[in-house]
Amino acid sequence: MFENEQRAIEAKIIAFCRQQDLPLTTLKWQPIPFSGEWGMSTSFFQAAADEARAGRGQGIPVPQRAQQIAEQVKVQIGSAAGISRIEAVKGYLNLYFAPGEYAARVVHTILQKGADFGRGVPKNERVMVEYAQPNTHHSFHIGHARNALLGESLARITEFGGFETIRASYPGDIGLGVITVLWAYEKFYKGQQPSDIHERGQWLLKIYAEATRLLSEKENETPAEKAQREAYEAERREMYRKWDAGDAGVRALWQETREWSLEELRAILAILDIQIDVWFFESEVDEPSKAIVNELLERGIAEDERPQGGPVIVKIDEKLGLTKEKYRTAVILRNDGTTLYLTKDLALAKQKFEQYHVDRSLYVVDNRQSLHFQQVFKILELWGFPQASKCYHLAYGFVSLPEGAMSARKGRVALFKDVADEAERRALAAMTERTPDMSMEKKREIARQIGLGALAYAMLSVDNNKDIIFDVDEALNFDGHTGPYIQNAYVRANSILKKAQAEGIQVQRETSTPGITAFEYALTKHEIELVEQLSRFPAAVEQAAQEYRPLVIATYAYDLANVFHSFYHSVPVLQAEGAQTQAARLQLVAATRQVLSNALRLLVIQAPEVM
RNA sequence: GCCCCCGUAGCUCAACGGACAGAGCAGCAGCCUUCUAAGCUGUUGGUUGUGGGUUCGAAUCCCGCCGGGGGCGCCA
Repeated sequence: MFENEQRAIEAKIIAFCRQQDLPLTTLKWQPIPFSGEWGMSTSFFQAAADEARAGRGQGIPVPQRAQQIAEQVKVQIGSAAGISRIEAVKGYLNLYFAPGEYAARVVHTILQKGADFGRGVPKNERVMVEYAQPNTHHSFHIGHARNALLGESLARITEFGGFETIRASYPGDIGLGVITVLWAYEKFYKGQQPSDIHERGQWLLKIYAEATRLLSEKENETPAEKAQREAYEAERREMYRKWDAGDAGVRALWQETREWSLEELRAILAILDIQIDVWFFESEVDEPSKAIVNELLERGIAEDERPQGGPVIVKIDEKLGLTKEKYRTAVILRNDGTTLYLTKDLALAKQKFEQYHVDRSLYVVDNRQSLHFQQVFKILELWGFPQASKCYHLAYGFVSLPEGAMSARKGRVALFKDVADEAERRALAAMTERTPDMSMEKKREIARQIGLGALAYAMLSVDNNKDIIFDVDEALNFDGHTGPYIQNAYVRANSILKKAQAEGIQVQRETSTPGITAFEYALTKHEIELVEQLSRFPAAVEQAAQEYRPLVIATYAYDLANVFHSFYHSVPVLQAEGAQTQAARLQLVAATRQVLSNALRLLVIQAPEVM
């Protein structure tokens, strides 16, 4: 946020180093890591080490030499605008900001930019984030929720970070799993259906589990059982064949049941506040994907083993000239001419590049598919798409339960809707004691925001490559390092501002006159830490967008809430001594509320006005 | 056999190659007539799996080993 000052000082340091013949061309800045102190620091270890390596170190140990340089630089800078103090210590050069001046600037900037504070400069690149790819004919469970929340948060972050962003969903609406459900449905449950849209998915899931039992080989199977199973298997195959051939009856059944799932998916996405821009369906990519197989054959990338009864393959390692197996050989078409997951992803990628002109293609898919995406990206590279280098698989660890992996067959699934409802119930129970005057309707709404906030934060506050063992009590805990903790900070800030308004105290929301926000009093440690944390938001957004990591924002938001809670506890705002102090603190609170709101938005968490 | 991910406090997790490795939960001791106690303050707890290497400096980068998880030509 203080680029001008930084650049001016940098210029001085680099000029000095050039004059001293020191090997230093770029400077790395970091915040001073001491609590209650606010400023930026850089070190001279690298310069000292380079100098020594060049044989001009005069035998002085690197740390000592770094300290010498720091001291000389300190003298050279003398004084600088906005810097209250400069020190050289342990090879570091620490520049302490003049808190009042910087506080005014930070707060002023935030209030002026409002919801846009932290927005990155336009990157002039189009990003497509693909997430929310559940299979239809199944229910949406907590693992899907991690995917959806991670994807949506990533999309919000890239968008806010300055990338033009397209949100894409890719439901798996066809495949053996889907056919299995259709087969069992038609055979045993034809004409039945639950009315509630959230129960249909669960019901189909039960049918799937039952079908899978019937179709899998048992231990010590009798000849009769074996015959029965094989008969079922033949029926299922026949169903798939009919679907493929476009049989009207099978297609109609498929359409109807598919719509149940999509209806539920849309409802859940709405609950999560997710709006998808582009829907790709596996069933719609199937036919076009056959064309790309021929293209890859013509280009000499793929090899046809069908004459020998084999599939169409791409020998990726061989094509890349690798001797050790890494990307292996991938099958892109079965010998019966039907397509695979990989075929469709290749066709879809091509479509994204050519039809949607995306520069960066991001895939939020669980980490068991890492090899699959490495293969996709490498084939795209062999194919000659320059965007291949900007494809990224955001691989996240899968979500399991304390009892073990989720399994439809074993009926061990934590459904999203059940968890969300439970979250709302728990939040509502807590609210009943806290806000007895509120209407039930309002309470419900806020309870839902809190419940979902807890859930979203539990998913986003863990680095994406880590597996999550989903414990309901832990995920729906509202104390400590949680979503509601951050929401509560927002509510407290809001509460102060509301009260100020009620008492007729003017809160300057926007100031066109710089300096009207005066922090010309001795700022407490808490105020300095708060302002400092606020000033870091743009950098956090930039980092999260570059690294595709919502965790950076999750951590940031918690730290900000933490600093604010401490501030709230020990620094009076409305009771502050002196109108000027009160005015300044009110603006600081308004700025905090704004940044909390901006950060929560990136985490797909609502900011309730009260709680 | 090969590839990928992980190993940090009792538990769950953080930490652009930088200053004493930080939070939460759990435990212990305090704080509600004052802007909401979903909060605050204090405190207990560590040879960052292990052995080397690179570096002025390693939880972080490289190599070996141990332990856990995932994946590997016609599932998605």
